[in-house]
Amino acid sequence: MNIKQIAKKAGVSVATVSRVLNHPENVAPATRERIQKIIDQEEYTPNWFARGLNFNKTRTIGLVTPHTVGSCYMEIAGGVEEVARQKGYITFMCNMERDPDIEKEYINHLITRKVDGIILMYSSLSDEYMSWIREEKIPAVLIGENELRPDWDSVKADCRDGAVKMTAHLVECGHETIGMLCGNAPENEANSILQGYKNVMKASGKKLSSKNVYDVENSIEGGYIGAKRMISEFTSPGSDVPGDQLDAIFASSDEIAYGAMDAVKDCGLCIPDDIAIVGFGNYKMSNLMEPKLTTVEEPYRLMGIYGARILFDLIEEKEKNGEESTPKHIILKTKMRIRKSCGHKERIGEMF
Amino acid sequence: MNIKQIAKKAGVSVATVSRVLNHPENVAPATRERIQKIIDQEEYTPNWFARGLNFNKTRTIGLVTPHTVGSCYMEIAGGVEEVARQKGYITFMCNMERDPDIEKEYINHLITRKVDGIILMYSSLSDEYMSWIREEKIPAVLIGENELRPDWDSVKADCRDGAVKMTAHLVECGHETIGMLCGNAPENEANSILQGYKNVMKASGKKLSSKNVYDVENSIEGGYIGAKRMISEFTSPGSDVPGDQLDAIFASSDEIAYGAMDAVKDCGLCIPDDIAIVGFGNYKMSNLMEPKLTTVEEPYRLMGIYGARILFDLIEEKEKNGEESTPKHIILKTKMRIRKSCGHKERIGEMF
DNA sequence: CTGAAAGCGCTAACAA
DNA sequence: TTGTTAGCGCTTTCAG
Repeated sequence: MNIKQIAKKAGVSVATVSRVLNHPENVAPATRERIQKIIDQEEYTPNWFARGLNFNKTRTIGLVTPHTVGSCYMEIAGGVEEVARQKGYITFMCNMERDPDIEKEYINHLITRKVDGIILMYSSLSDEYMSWIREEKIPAVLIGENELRPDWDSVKADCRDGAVKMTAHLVECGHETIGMLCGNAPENEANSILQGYKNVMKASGKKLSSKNVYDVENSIEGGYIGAKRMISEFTSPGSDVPGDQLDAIFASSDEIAYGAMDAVKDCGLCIPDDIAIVGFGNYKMSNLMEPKLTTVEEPYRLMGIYGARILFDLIEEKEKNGEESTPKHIILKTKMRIRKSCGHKERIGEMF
Repeated sequence: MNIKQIAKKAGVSVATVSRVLNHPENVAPATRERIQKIIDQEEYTPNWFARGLNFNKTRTIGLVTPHTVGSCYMEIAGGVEEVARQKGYITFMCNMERDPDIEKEYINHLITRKVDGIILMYSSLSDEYMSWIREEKIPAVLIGENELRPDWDSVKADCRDGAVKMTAHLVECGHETIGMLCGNAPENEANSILQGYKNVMKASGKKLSSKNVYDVENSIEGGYIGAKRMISEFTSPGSDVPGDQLDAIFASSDEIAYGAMDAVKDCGLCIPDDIAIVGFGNYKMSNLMEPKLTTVEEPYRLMGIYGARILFDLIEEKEKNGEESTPKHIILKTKMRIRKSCGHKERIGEMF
C-alpha cells in the first residue's frame, strides 16, 4: 500500500495525503479525518526509503561496542538504547570483537548508511582515523575514558579519582605491598586507574617497582594469569607460602579481579587474610563472589544515558544548522563499594 | 557527492556509473577503471535511500532481545551479529526490557523500516500478534524454547533433555528431596526444564508436592527470595537447622542459582553438604562461584549463529521468489558441567 | 484548502 | 558498449 493508492481511495491527491502525514494543520479537518481513517484501516506506513530520500535523515544511530559479553559494555548499551528508543530512533549494534579493523569497517558502513549519529565505546582508533570521521561531519560521542581527545564530546567515569580512593583505602587497611593488574583494554581507562594508583602509592611512601604492575588481558583469564605471576614474583626464596610478600592486588576491572581471586584460591591462600583483592567497575556479580568483592562502582547505565543525550543534542544542533558548539565532557563520579575482599578491619560489618 | 557529479567528472552518463557499481562486467574495462578511480578518489558511496528505493531491500535485520544484561542473551546476540556482519548486513538492537509492549512497538518499527528479517529471542508475544507478523511476510526466526510454535522456524537448546540429565544426576548424588526454582522468563524454557525435572522425579519415586516447585523471577534476586522461602518451608518444626528437610535445589537458570547460593549461605548452611545447588545455562561466572556451580551448558553463541543462518536462508529464499519451505527446527544438545555445588561424591575430583 | 508537478539519487529497460 | 529516460514513493513549492 503506497501513498498513491491511499490518495485514490480517498479521492484526493497524493499531496494532501502527504500533508496529513507531515503537516496535518494545513488540511481541512473533514478531509483530514477521512484520509486518516483510510490510513489506519489500511495500516499504511510511508515508505522508509522514499522518506529518507527527501529528508536525508535516518533516525538511526550506530553504537560501536568492544564486545557483547562482559557486563559493563552492555549496561552502557542498554542506557544508550533506551534513550534512543524514547526519541524514536533505532540503534545499530556494532560489536567490534576487540578488533580495530572490524571497528573501522563498521564505522565506514555506518557512515555509508547515513546514520544520524555514532557512539563509540572505549574506542581505540588512531588519530588519523578519528580526524577522518570528524571530516564526515557526523555527530559523534565517545563513551569511556578518553583524556587524549579533548576535541570530542565525551562521557566517562572519574576513574582516576576512583583509583585514588581505592588505593588510599587499601593503604588505610594496612596493606604494605600492593600490586596492580592493569587490563590492556579499555586502554585509557586502565591508564587513569594506574595513574591514580601510582600517585597514592608514591604519596604514601609504598614500594613501587616494575614488579608491582602487570599488564594483563582485560578478562577473567588475564586476571588469573597475572595474579599467578605476581604471586610467584612476590614469594620469598625458600618460602613455602606463595606470595608471602604480597598483601593486596588491585585489579583495573572486576573481571580481572574475578580471575585473580580464582588464582589466589588455587594457591591455597585466603582472601583477604593472605592477599586482599579489589576490583574496579562493580559488575553485577561482584556482590556474589566469595568473599564479596570490594570495588569502585562506575555508573555504566548512566554513562550510556548521558552519552546518548549529548549525541541527540549534537544531532538537533546540526539539524538547526547551528554553530558547532565546543565539545562537552561529562565526568561521572564513582562510588566506593567496600565489601569483604579488601580486608578492611574496623568497619567491615557496616559497609557491605 | 552523488552519481551525477561522478558521471560529469568522468564524462559519462549516470547509467554507466551505476553499471560499474552494480554490473561492472557490462562496462568496457578502460571506462570502468577510469570511473572507479574517480569513485575512489571522491570516496563516493551511493545514497542508501535511493538504492533502497529501487531494490526495496535494506540489508538490515532486527534482533529483539529480552534484556541487555544477563549474559546469555548477549552471547546469543553476539552470534547473530557476527553472522550478519559477515553477510554484509547490519543489526538493529531492540532491547525490550522484558516489556511486551516495547517488544510490539519495536517489531512494528522494524517492519516499517523494512528490515529484511527479524530474530525474536525468548519472545512472549500473543498468538494473535504472531500471526499478524506472519501476514507481513517478513522472514523471521525464533531463538529459545518454543514448543508452542511449530509453524515458525526456530533454534533452541534441548532443555528438557538437559533437565532430565541434571535431575537424574542429582538423584544419583543421593539427594532425596529436590526442590526446583522455576524462572518465569524465558517462560517456555523454564517449562521444559520443569517437565524434565518432574518426569525424573516421578520415575525415581521422589516426593513431589507443590512445596517442591516455586515460580520465581528469573534473576539473582528471584533466586534469593525463592530459596529463602523454600528453605523455610522445608524446615522441621522446632528444628534449629533451617532447611533440614531439603537436600538440593535445581534452579532453572544460573542467575537464579546464584541468588539461591547466596540465600543458602546467608542461612549459615554449606553448599553442597547441607543443600546442593545446580543451575542451568553455564554462564561465564558459574565456574568462579564458590563452590563452583554444577550446571547444564546451553550453547548460546551457537544458537545465535544457527538462528542467523536460518534467517539468511529464509531471506535468500524469499528473494528468489522460492516456495515457502516448511519451518526448520534446530535443537542443540546441552552438556552437563559437573562441578562442586551438586555434591557428587565419587567422581568429584575428575569432573570439575 | 487542495492539486499539479518537480525533484530527492539511483537503477534498469530500451534505444542507439 | 554507452546514453536516454522512466520510474521507485514521498515531500514540497507554486498555482489555483
